[in-house]
Amino acid sequence: MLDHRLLLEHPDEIKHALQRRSIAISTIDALIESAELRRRSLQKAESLRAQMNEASDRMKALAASGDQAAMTQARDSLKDLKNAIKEADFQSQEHETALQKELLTIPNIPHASVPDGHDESQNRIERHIGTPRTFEFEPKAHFDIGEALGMMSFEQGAKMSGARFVVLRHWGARLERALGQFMLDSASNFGYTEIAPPLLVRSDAMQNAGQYPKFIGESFETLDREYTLIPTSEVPLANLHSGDLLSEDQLPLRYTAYTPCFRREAGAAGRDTRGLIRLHQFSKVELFSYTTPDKSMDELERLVSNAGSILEDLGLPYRVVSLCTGDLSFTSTKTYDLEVWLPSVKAYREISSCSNCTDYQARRSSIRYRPLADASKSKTQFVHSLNGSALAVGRTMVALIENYQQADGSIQIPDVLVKYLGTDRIA
RNA sequence: GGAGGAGUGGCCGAGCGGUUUAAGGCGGCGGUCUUGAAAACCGUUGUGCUGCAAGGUACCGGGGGUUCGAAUCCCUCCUCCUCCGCCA
Repeated sequence: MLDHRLLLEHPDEIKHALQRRSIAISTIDALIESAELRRRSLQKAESLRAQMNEASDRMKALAASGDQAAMTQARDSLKDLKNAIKEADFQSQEHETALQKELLTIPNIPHASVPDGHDESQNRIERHIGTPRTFEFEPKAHFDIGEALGMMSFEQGAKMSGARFVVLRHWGARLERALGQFMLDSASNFGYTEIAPPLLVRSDAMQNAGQYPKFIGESFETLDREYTLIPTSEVPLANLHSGDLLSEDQLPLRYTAYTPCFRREAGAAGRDTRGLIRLHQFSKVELFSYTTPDKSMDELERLVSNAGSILEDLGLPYRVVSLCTGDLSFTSTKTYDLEVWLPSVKAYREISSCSNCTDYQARRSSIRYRPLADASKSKTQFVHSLNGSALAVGRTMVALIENYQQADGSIQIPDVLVKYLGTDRIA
C-alpha cells in the first residue's frame, strides 16, 4: 500500500513511477482526487467535532450548577450540531473507504534500478553461476526419468485430484523430504528462525501480504470463505508481526518456513502441463526478512546470495535475472529471479524469486519500529519486508533429476544431500 | 457444540457515564550521586490523522448503537481463559 500523503506531496513523482508499471494517468489522477476529498471531508468533520467538545464542556458546567431548565434548552440546541457531525462523519468515512479501496489496487513503486519492459523477455540477466553439463546422450525430461524409477505418478495424482497433482513415491517422496530438510538447515545456518505456520489464513492476512484483493480467485478457499489455503508461506510470515511496534534493535528479523503452497494457476491453462513444474500443490522453503529502510536493498542481495548458495551446494547451474517493470510482482519494488538450468528443455527456469517489498506490506499490516538514533524525536517508521524462495522444492527436484541423470537412467545424488537421503544414487 | 469469565498505553495493571489532559508500577530516555557502574533519588516518556505552525481530532480487542457527553451502558464479531461434552 502506498502512502496516500505522497500522492498529495509528490504527485508527479508518483505518476512517473506508476506509469512505468503501466498504471493509467487517469487512475492516478482519480487517486489524487480521492486523497483530496478525504482530507477535506476529514477536516470538516473534525472542526464540527471541536465545536461539540466545547459545547460539551459548557454542558458539564451546567450540569454541576443543577439548572434543569438551562440544561434542557442547551440539550435541544445541540441537536443540529449533532446531526451535522453525523453527516460529516458519514461523508468522511465514505471518502476514507473509497481511498483505501483504490489504494489496495495500486502496486508498489518500482526501484530506479529496475529495467523498463513489458514482459519477461525484457528482464535483465545479471550473472551466470555454474556451467551446464555436457551430455554424451540426449537428456530426458524429469517426468520420464521419475516415472521410470517409480518416484512419481501423475496418473495416481489424477485419480484422486485431477490434473496438476502428483503422487510422490519411494525415492521421490524421500527426495522431497530430504531436500526440504537440507534447505531448512541451510536457512537456519544463514540465521533465519524456523517457523511452522498455519496453512489456512483469514482473508485479512491475505490482504496484508498484498495477495488480496488483486489476486482473489487465484487461491483455494474453504466453502464458507472463512479461510484461504496459503499460496506461499510468505503470507503467514508477512503477518507474524502485524500491528506490532518493534524496537530498532530487534531488527533485522529473519524467518524461514517449509510449507506446502496451493495455487489455482488460473491464467496458466495449457502451460507446463506435464511434470512437476506447475502444480496446484507444491512445497517451498521461504525466507523472509524485516529490516529498517536503509538496509533493505542490502538485505535483498543477501537473500539472493542465500538462495543461490543452496543451488551452488547442490551443484546446479543457474542465472540471476532482474525483473523488468512489466514482470515485477505486485508488492515488490525490485525482484531478482533465480533461474536453474534444465537440460531437457535447454533453458533456464525460475526456481526462486526474491523481492524487496519496502514498506508496502508493512503499511497494510501496520508493522512499525521505533528508531534508536535521535530518540528525542522518536518518530515511528514502517519496517521493510523482503521475501525469497530457498527454494521451490518441486522445481529443485526437477533440476536435480535432470542435471544428475545418468546414461543408464539412474540419478546420481550430490554429496550434500547423501546424508539426508541415505543413498548416493537412485536407480 | 454448551455454560461462564476476560481483553486498557512498549509491558503489567487501576478505572465501570462528565477534573481520564487514562492512577500506579515496570521498561525507555535525561539528570543528581559515583573514578566508572549498580542501587537510590528527581524529572521525562503512547499512537495515528490533520495543519506551514499554533493547534485540532481520534484511539482503552474490531464494528455498530444509546446519550448533550462512553474506557465505563447496550448489540454484534474476534481472541484468550475456566468448566462440561465430543475428538486425532
